[in-house]
Amino acid sequence: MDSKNVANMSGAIKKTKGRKKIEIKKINNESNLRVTFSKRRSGVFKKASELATLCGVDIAVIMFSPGNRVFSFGSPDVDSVIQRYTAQGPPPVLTQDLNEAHCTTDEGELHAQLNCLSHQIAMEKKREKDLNSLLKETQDHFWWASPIETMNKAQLQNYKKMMEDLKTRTNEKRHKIFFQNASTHNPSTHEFFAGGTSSSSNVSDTLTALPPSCGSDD
Amino acid sequence: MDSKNVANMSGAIKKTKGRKKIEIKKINNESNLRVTFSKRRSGVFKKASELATLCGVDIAVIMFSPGNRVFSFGSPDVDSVIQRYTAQGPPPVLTQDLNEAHCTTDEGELHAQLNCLSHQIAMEKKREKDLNSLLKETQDHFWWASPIETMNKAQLQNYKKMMEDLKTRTNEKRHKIFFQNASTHNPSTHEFFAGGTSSSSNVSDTLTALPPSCGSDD
DNA sequence: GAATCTATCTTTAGATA
DNA sequence: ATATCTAAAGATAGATT
Repeated sequence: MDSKNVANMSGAIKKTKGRKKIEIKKINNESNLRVTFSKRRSGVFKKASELATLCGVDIAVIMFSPGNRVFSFGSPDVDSVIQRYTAQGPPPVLTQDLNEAHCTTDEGELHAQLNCLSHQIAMEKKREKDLNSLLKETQDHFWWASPIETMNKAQLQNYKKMMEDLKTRTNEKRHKIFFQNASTHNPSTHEFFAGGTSSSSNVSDTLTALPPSCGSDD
Repeated sequence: MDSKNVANMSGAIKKTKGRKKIEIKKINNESNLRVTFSKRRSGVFKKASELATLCGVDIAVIMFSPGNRVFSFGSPDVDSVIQRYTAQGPPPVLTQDLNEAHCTTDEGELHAQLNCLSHQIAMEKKREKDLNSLLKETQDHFWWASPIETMNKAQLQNYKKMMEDLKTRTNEKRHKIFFQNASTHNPSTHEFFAGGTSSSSNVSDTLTALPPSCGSDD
């Protein structure tokens, strides 16, 4: 009654089912892309959810669809994970051994290192952004009261300078690490440096793709 | 010379390989948990990376290990995705048809709806937090100048009230939607409402786990 | 164009080195 | 613990409805 052992009543035997070996390249066919995005999006969210439950960890996944809609998953919720991420670590600027990081030629390890840098940069950027908006608000409401303005501007410029310096050193390090890594893993596996669209912070606008994994489990 | 058709030289035939059907529950065995976290973490990052490449979308994954270390993946980078997420949409508070969302009894659809709400709430919380700290700074530096203080406090209280109201309505709606959904999907599959640790915003501290997917593709 | 099916590919739990 | 192996479970590309 119900379909199951189908053999296409119409005569022709069609056995063209099953998936084709996929290659991880940008899908060009628009409708295929839509379908794939939808399917894989659920896949990622499910995996994230399972990880959260199995290991009792907090996790957030945020993505923007081709149509530029936002999709996200968070356990316990996206916002709290972002806040934890953003608040991570003490304010004082990074003083890490950028020149002595031990390159174990292991992907995970490298990603950890790279991401630690990325994370610290993110913190700096956010902090500067916060300072900026605070300053603007302050100026807005208290323009008539204002010797402080100058001082804050000086602070901001200081920050900016530190960021530029940091960016330079980070890029050098990234280059070095990635180069060393290049010979030890299959390039066709998955591209972590797919970067593009940099955000336009007025501080580090040439700092683009910085990729995965931070820290190492204890 | 190389192993392949092994049959355990020592006599006993051991064929205990392959995986067991997993159930998505918190792993108690510490070392198993570690291994699983590590394996699945890579899995999630890989899936995210593939999705980013295949569909050309921006995506960020942030998680905290059992040992409380942060791991993340971002394309093009975590920070820019977070910024986009945080900046999403116009400030004016949500005026959606919370009472008319069409419940297709489909998981994905429900998650999308739920997460839209979650997202909007997150934005509100962030905005209020920003206002709070700005106010604090302002008061700090301009305590001597201050008729504005009162006004801002009033605004904040207004926000707070709106948030409380929103929270109530959202919880009701969530309950309703989830209840309708409960009869149509296997409960043992994966728990999206694994919530706990709410972030301690002074506004909505009983709003805990709000889960996956926001918006719908265009 | 979304839901379902299924053959095939991919991930991974458990074992083992 | 770290790495590899294996078989079974799970994800999914393409077809079909």
